[in-house]
Order: sequence, then C-alpha cells, then structure tokens
Amino acid sequence: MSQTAIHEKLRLAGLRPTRQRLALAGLLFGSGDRHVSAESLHAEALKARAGVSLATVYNTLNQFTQAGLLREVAIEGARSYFDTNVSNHIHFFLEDEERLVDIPVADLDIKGLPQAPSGREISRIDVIIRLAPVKA
Amino acid sequence: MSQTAIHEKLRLAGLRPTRQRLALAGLLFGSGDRHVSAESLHAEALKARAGVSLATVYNTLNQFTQAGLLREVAIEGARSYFDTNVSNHIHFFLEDEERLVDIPVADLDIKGLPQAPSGREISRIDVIIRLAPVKA
DNA sequence: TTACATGCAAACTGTTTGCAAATAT
DNA sequence: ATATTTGCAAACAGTTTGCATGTAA
Repeated sequence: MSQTAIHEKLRLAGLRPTRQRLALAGLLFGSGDRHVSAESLHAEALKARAGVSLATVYNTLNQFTQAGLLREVAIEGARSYFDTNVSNHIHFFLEDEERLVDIPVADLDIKGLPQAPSGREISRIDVIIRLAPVKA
Repeated sequence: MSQTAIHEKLRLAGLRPTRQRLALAGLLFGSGDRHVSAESLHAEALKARAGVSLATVYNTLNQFTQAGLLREVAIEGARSYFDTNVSNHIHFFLEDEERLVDIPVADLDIKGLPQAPSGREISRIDVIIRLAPVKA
C-alpha cells in the first residue's frame, strides 16, 4: 500500500495524518495481512526509528479498530492482538508460538446456528481453532 | 450436585478438599451450568459467608481449569470467564450485558475446516457469536 | 489560531506470587 | 509429621489517562 493510499485511508477514517499515525499505518498496512500486539508494533516502530510512544501505539490501535481499519482478537492470557485483515475470516492460534494465522473462510460452512435471541442480532462471529504441537 | 459428589470430584482431580475449595466447588457445580469471573465468584463466596480470599479464588479457578473441571473463555476486554460446562458447545456473548450464554452444539455442523498445519493438531475450537441489541 | 494529537509518568485493572500461618493427610 | 493450601500484601503485566507540549488544519 502506497504512502498516498495510506494518507487517504486515514483521511477517510476521519483521522489526522500525523507523523506517528502514518508511521504505524505504514507498518500495519504496508505489507500483507498482519497480527500485532501493542508491544510488538511498538518494538517495530522503534526499530524503524519512528519516534512513537507506547501510549500512542495503544491509542492508535484503538482508534484504528474503532474506525474499522483493524479487528481485535481476544486470546486467553491478557495480551490483545490486532488483525489488519478485517474481511470475513477465522483464525488458527498456534498455542506453542502464541501466534495467529488467518484462515480464509471462503469454503467454510457453518450450519445449524441457533437463532439470536429476540431483540438482538449477530454483530460478529469469532472462531479460533487452537493448535497444539503433536506429542511425540 | 451433592456434597459427597463434590468431594469425590475434587478427590478425582487430585485436589485436597479444603474448606475453600469445597465452598467454591459448591457454588460452581451446585446448580446448572454457570459462567463466572474471579470477581463474581469471590462476591458470591463472600455473600455465602465462605471465608475465601480473592487470591484463593484465582488459584482455585486455575487449578479447576487445569484439572478439566472448568473451561476458560476469553473475551476482549481483560476479564476472563470460566465455564462450568466443559462439554462440546459454543457461546453467545451478549455485548450489552457482558454475559455468556451456552449454545448446545448438537446440531451444529461446521464444514470446510482447513487442515491443521503438519506437526500440529486441533486442541480446541472456540466459537463466540457476539450479539448486539437491535438498533431502534 | 484552535482543535486535535502526542508523550510522559502516574494511575488503574485484572491477575500472580512470596512467604508465614493454617490445614489435610 | 509433612506436604499442601491459604491469606495477605506486594508485585506484576497490560492498558488507560491527565495534563502540559506540540502539531495539523
């Protein structure tokens, strides 16, 4: 994704293209789909010599999520992950590496879902397939 | 579930039936399926005049989970939930009430699941259907 | 020029832990 | 008698926030 496209992406989301946001968006959306934690993105930003504080990384991730640019994925064990792929898909979670992997949901077919209780509607379905190393 | 059954349940799990564990197990397994947080279980224990510290509630929930008596459910937003239903099922999550509801998976049928990467096997599949109130 | 964004450090939440006292076997 | 468990308070991790400073429009 080009610099201009990133600029435009932020503008569309109603977020001012500040130096920090551009840097973080560059890291997030510059290459393919990614899964980051606040900590890991902050580390990357430091390595890239983008002066960005951890607090700003948190704020930015939350703003991006709220704007629909990211999707949050909850995993047991405190740490939150943010996924740059906001299209319809589910996840493998590699328990040994604590890492998420996207699964395209194209040919996934869930049948027999019960109806949402009245007055409520489905806002999202989260599916996480947890994988453990095969025991020797 | 009777007192004796609870006693036996702990014994089978290799956990000494201390006063605190019996009290917490009584609350957890005494009636039907439940979803508790450490905080909520602690509050219940206090109300029931069982002298149990919050630290012990945490430790006990973890021990019970490790013993397979409980299942942990991760939801975005820090707080962990523990489910007394350890059979195969999935969850509704009522976003407005921050509450979990079990869905029996009897007639649920998931097709087209991709294969686990080699060297790994599925240890669990978590499905959470998030529900929001219908906008007026 | 003004409303919004940033950085720092301090606050906060949920959870874990070290250790002395208590308890189950 | 001895190994385990408990409770407290302190430590801890991840995350959020207040406020002075900096920056985009």
